[in-house]
Amino acid sequence: MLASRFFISTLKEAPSDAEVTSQKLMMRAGMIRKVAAGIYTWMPMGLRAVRKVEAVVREEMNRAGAVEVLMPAVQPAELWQESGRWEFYGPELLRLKDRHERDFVVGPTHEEVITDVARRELRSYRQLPRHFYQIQTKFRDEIRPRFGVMRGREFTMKDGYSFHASHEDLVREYQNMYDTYNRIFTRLGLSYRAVAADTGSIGGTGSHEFHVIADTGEDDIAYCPGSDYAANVELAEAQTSGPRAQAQRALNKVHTPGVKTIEELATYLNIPVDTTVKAIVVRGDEESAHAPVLLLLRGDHTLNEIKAQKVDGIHSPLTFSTAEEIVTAFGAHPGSLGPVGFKGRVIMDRSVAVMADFVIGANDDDWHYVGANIGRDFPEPEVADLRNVVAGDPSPDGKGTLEICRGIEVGHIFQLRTKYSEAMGCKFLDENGREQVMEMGCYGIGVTRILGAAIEQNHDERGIVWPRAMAPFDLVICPVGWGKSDAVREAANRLHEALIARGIDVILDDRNERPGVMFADWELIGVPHRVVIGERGLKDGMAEYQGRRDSEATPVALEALETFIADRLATQ
RNA sequence: CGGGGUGUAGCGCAGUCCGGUAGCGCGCUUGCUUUGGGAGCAAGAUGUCGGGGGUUCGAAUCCCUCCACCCCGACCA
Repeated sequence: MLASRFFISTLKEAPSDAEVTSQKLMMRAGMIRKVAAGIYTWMPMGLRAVRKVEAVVREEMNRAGAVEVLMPAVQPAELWQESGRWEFYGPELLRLKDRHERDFVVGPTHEEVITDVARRELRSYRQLPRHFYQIQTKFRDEIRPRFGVMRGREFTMKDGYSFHASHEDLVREYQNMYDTYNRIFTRLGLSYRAVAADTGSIGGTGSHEFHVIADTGEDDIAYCPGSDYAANVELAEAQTSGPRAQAQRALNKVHTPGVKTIEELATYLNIPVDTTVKAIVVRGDEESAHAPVLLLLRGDHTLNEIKAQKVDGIHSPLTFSTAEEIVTAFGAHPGSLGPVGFKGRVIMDRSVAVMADFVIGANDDDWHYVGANIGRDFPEPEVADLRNVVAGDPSPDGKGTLEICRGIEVGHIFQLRTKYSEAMGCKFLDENGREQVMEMGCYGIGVTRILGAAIEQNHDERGIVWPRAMAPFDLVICPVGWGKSDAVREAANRLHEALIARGIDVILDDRNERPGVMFADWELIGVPHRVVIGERGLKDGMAEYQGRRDSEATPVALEALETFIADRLATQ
């Protein structure tokens, strides 16, 4: 490839609306251009990187026995009404009408379409198992798109769906995909972690997420350095056990004027935050007519909304009671609430269950109780795991303590079981001629998100440092003095053609730019290998090689250059 | 959805308070020089000042309104 025929459009300064490093660098490197919030054009340089990721994904999916299909981006509403998600999916689902006023959606995911395909095509156990996948554009109307291609509204996803005659076979394929995903992310050169995950809105049981480890990630991951335990904080079980501490103090009501938050309370009373209990009021479900439910957490802990909404009788999605509902039920405002005297349902976190002599709101504005004790001062509440784990908590596998890090979710695998096949009548005849509902799995990879995540993980002050597997080019040849030196031009052309013949993805920078401009551009773009050919070295029959992470160039004899490069590319 | 902010040349920004007919850096064009880390000199081109309405002799600037984008919040007892 000649740079003069390709398209290079770098910027010295990033547009002011770019927030995170990967977005700034992709903009500056001319890989993406923003069209609207969360919607981008992939420029030639960026598209090459996308295609490289797709190639790895496609190769590994094919190797794992999945077959590629391509489903429509625009889907009829009927399918979504059939699965029930027309109502449930919410405003993230982009809905539109055609000229006949018929409803359609722009697909955020494709369970409905593939299940429709499967129920028409797969009728016998002899046709199972089957795994279809596609690499396709999705649209999710995010509340707040941000971080460039990491949380765009339109994005490219690999989504695969498998169909099985039995749950055992689904579990086998799930493991197959677990292994395949590990191969894919390893080949892409990412530092990642597979974590146990919540099944979220897609539903089903059994799920792992694959996270690229990066501080700019939007998810918290709890992991145990002493074992292979890792889970999304949404899911990680918080363990607190042991006997309850002995009650020593009497219940005492103290005046706490103007104190609203736990921090203010701890400061005002000059006590540690973890000797207080915070009270959170959420709505009950329809059956209880949304009666307020009081949740109790230790003062330094935070509520895990996903855990809370899984508790029977609590409204899902989790909804906090309004100020009016709270005043009616407790006779006090938020900031002074507690279980003493409250007649409704109370659920305490496991860590509260072992506390004694704590501080809690008195259901009287500007008053708290100190020396409060469970059972003595209010009835023994239900116990549940309600909080987010924190660093230092015991690992659920009993092999040490947990650490927390941030991750970017780039892959997610689910055992859907029969959620969609049941709703949409996706059935087959088993060997006894009996009709059975298919077991389903689904497996997603955020192709375009991977690029952002890879840059978050691999960059320096000069720009992107692509892992080789997704670099837009393997190697760039920078000729110094292209316009004035026949010898340079000749040597550069010769090398260019030789490397093409070896199947190396090489670009020759024939723009006749000054060396500084070329170096700055290619370091920004992040091409992993560079060869410089100039008259200075040519006199002695030498060229220079420099890897993107190298601090200095290595002189290489011209005649040895080809094999030197081939070696480098083979090892890095 | 609530709160805050920003919108001026391709990109980054000044000018807005205090109204007088638009500027800087980078980029772009042309010429000459230069050529191993984002060149120098000279000459140039490029603006519905986000849109609409209003006030005024006169609006980027003041008022109203709409739009776009960004940030914060949506953990809260």
